[in-house]
Amino acid sequence: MAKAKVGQSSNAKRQVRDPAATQAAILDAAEQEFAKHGLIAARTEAIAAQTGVTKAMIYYYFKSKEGLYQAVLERAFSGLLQMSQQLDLDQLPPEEALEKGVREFLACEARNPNLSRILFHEAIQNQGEYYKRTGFPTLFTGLIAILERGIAQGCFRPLDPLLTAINIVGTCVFYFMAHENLKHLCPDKQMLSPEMIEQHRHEAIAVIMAGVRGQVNSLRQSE
Amino acid sequence: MAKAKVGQSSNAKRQVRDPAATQAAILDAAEQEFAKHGLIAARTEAIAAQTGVTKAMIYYYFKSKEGLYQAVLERAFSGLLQMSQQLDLDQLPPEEALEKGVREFLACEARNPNLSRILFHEAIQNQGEYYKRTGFPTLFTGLIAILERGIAQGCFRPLDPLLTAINIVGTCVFYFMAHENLKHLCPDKQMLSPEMIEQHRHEAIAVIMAGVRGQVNSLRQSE
DNA sequence: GTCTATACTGGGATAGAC
DNA sequence: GTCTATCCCAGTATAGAC
Repeated sequence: MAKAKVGQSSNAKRQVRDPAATQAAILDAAEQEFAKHGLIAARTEAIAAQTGVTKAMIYYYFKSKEGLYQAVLERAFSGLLQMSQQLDLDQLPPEEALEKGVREFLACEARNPNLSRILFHEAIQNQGEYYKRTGFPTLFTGLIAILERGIAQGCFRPLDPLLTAINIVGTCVFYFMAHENLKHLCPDKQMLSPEMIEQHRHEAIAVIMAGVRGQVNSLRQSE
Repeated sequence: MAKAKVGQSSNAKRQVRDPAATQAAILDAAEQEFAKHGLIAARTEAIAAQTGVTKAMIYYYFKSKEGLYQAVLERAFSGLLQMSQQLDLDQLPPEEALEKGVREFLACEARNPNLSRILFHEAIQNQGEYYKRTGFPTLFTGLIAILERGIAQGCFRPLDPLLTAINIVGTCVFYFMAHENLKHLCPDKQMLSPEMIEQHRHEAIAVIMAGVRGQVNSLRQSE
């Protein structure tokens, strides 16, 4: 009758009394759980079970479920933001900047699809309450700046920078957000295999670049 | 101490003993709730409270939460599918077909953003278990067929039909799925106002059509 | 057909032992 | 720092009155 004591089922055996490792393990499991269910519906019990510690540890380190959530957000997005700053896209011509930015963003998505899932739940459940603090909006402003430069220089057509930025990001993330649905369209393919992800990258960049290019550039392109 | 007895708070007063109205009211509220939280995290209590009936009614009419979920899916997507069949896009030249299809799809999204949210939860929570049965996949196959025709005729560039179809849908729905986050980018604008939705439609169609057009067509376009 | 009452479970959070 | 035990509310589902 009693539940079998499984404990740390999937993770490597944790050292006892290793605070840093415990915290990291909790954060890892929490990121998964929040990505799947969002802040509200995520269960601390599931996080604890996956981590191999008890629920009490979560409250010891992070005080509350919300505290844990914020810690997950910070850790998850700090890397992304650092990357975007290091790219120095302002120094490149608009077309190169856009392509490089999109390429890099897609690589992040592929590495960790949890980010966009968390953000989606954020939008639907919490009206973007925590979204403001992710620093994610700065990625958008960067993208918009590139588009505006490109329009001014004539290499992009006269598009709406904000709405186009949104559409570009949508193109990048939808594949990853919906792949569990989309796999039913092509049961033979592994949607998250490196090959398919590479194909998605290729097609996404192609459709985005063709979608924003101005006529002058389009003609030059077809010579 | 006792909870105030709110009952049918927001909806118009329901007639007592009106089965059809009760069922419809439950379905309406359930659609909202499932869109916000997905099958697992949706609360029958919230649905009942919003409807103005008791939880018991839900089980009386739909047997279980899952039964209710399936009923919601069926009702929500039957309209969409009917529409797509009536459009008769096979009869139009590819470019017209694509533009008309996208336009119509965006109109559906604007009318009821719940659909794409439900599908997202479907993907993340349930691995698309119910997605198969929505008939939504047929929309994709229709879109793919249009793209293939366009490639064959040379009015679209030689793109990957499946991945491009995914990217097109992503462009259409991302705006609606993420608008609660995106509003923080432009706090002055009402993202779901008719004007903004119209602008999104315009920009989405522009970037999609430019993104798929072949070179021949692109040149003709710029004469 | 609709309600009230309730059985039962799951899950957030805390106290206190070790 | 980590665990066990527990409190208590929330939520699914059902029984039975009207």
